[in-house]
Amino acid sequence: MTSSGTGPRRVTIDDVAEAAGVSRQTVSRALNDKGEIGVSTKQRVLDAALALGYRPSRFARGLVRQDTFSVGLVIPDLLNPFFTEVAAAALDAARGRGWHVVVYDTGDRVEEERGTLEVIASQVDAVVGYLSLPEDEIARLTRGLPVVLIDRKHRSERFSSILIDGEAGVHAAIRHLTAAGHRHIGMLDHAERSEPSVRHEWFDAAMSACGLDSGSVARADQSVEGGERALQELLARHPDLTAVFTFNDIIAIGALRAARRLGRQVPRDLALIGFDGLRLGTLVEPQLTTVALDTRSLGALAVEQAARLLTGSGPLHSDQLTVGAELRVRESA
Amino acid sequence: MTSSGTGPRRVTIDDVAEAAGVSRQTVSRALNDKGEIGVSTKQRVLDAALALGYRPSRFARGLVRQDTFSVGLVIPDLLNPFFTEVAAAALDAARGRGWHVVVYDTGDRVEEERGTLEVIASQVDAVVGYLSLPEDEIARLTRGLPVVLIDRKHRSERFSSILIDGEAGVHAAIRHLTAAGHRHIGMLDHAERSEPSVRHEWFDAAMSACGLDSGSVARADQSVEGGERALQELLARHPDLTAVFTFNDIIAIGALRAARRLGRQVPRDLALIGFDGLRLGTLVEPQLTTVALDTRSLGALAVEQAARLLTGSGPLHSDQLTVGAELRVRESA
DNA sequence: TTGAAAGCGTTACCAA
DNA sequence: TTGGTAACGCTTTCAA
Repeated sequence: MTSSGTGPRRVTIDDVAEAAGVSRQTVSRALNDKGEIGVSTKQRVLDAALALGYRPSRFARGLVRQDTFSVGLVIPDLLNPFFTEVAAAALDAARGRGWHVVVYDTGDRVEEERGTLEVIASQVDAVVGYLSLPEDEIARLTRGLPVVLIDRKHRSERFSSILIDGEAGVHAAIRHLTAAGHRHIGMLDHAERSEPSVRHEWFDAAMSACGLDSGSVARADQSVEGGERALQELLARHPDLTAVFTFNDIIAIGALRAARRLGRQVPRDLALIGFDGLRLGTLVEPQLTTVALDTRSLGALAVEQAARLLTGSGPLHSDQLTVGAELRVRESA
Repeated sequence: MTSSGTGPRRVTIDDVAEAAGVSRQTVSRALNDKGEIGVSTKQRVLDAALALGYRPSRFARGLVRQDTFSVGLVIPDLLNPFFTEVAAAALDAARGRGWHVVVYDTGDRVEEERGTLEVIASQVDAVVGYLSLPEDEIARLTRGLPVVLIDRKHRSERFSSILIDGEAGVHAAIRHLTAAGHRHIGMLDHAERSEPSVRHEWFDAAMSACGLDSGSVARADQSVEGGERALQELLARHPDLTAVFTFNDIIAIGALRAARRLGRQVPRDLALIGFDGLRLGTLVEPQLTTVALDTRSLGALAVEQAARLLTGSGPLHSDQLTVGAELRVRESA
């Protein structure tokens, strides 16, 4: 009997040293391409390391030369193109700083988010992303880590937020519709939370600014199918609508499909304007008119702010942490 | 003069211990919610930690309790929906094992890939993904780390591969086309490497199996625009084509667009079959017929194999590392 | 060119 | 309930 349950012991630098008949600093030198080492010695060490299957411990290494940082990026659903764009931007910004990004997809489930935060604290130097837990719980789970919330306001000092200001963009969208003669404009809001979304508020404000009654609203799940169902429902209740603004592009694309199925030609019979400005919107037919967000800035700012929070180099202030949105007229309205 | 260039020293557990007037193990207990500690002591420690802004070193912690693993996932372009799906699957598989995934987007540039691998070795326990560097260079850069290549064969013992077998799927696609009466079938191959792709070989084999001359081929960049241009070029050279098989869905979607612009109605005037089976293919009009890959398995298998390689628990063997593909008939053919 | 010793910041194992 | 001491595996500094 030789096995004892603890599994094979890790191969350490000392094992390599012993095998090569040198000291461990010599091994370190050989492996890290420092000079000050004889060619044959180096080769012998390298061979020994290979033979033993030695892999340096990243923890031990990180402990002694404290020069690497990593952010935990928490997203609800990487397959949602919007989050993909934000994530890609965050990766890019992090690469620019030499930071590493550990990505967690919570699948839009709160328990997963909780589990992620629980485990994240010991893996990263800062947390960035879309979080839905209450602030005090986030604070508790993340211990002392800096946290940057995207598209969500914070109260606690410990947190920072990257906010979206779509007010001007949505106003432009509604003006665009009214200029085209639309008077009956509806909205497809999201269905996740109980209160109406901020985008809904912008919509209402824009409507009244244009002298229109607050439009009719249906709630849609954040998916193409959700948009499909919701438009169908909205039009059933309000057949007189000639234009619809949606919470986001995904929902708008669903609406596009539903409109086609219902025999409503877009934009002739029904004008559609989305929100987000996804690339995806240019791939559908007709191409989606949308209130476009700078998703790149969203992800990049989040990482940037995390970096500043961590290094103590003057964090950005609220007005620099807001991303605007502008109407991008394509074909659907 | 008080500043000396080295920046503020890190707050350690000893600082907290001193501030709270306890030993460092007591601090450790308080912070990790172990029992065996007085309530008031615990509170005092927690307060001190908060006041000092103490954050435990993840390296020191990882060093002592060696129970966390992470994979580096290297992809060429997260914004490409295909890679997004693979990445999402990898994240999911990793979560199941309690692994962390550090994601790197190389932007399809070799220097970035090189830079990534260079830095990755000290951050992760295994590397998984799409790599384009020569094997020996990968081996050198990744030191002793296990490496799992996706969609690429390996020679070295150090590596493992997740392979795609699309042969049967492509055969089915061509049979589907011939059954519909198509005789002049072309292909849009990718333009990246110099040799024809493996998918091209499957195409040729399928064509001759159906008794057809090896079709006409154009090369397309891996983008919607690339597909657009390539189809235009292909049809200019071979106006008699009635069907086209493409290297992947992205290119097919570009082809779809080009066909529309050229006044060729799909599938009536031109049948189109893609490869990959992206969700995106269901959002376009007409919905894309495609040879669908199980992208989830791709990502999941890669992580699974990395885990096995690392823990030494019998790595999967080649036949279990192959992902099949099947024809998914939708509307474009 | 090589080696010995001293950390890096934490948790685990005992003893008090 | 608390504290002392010994790891954890590596790199750095200083001597040889």
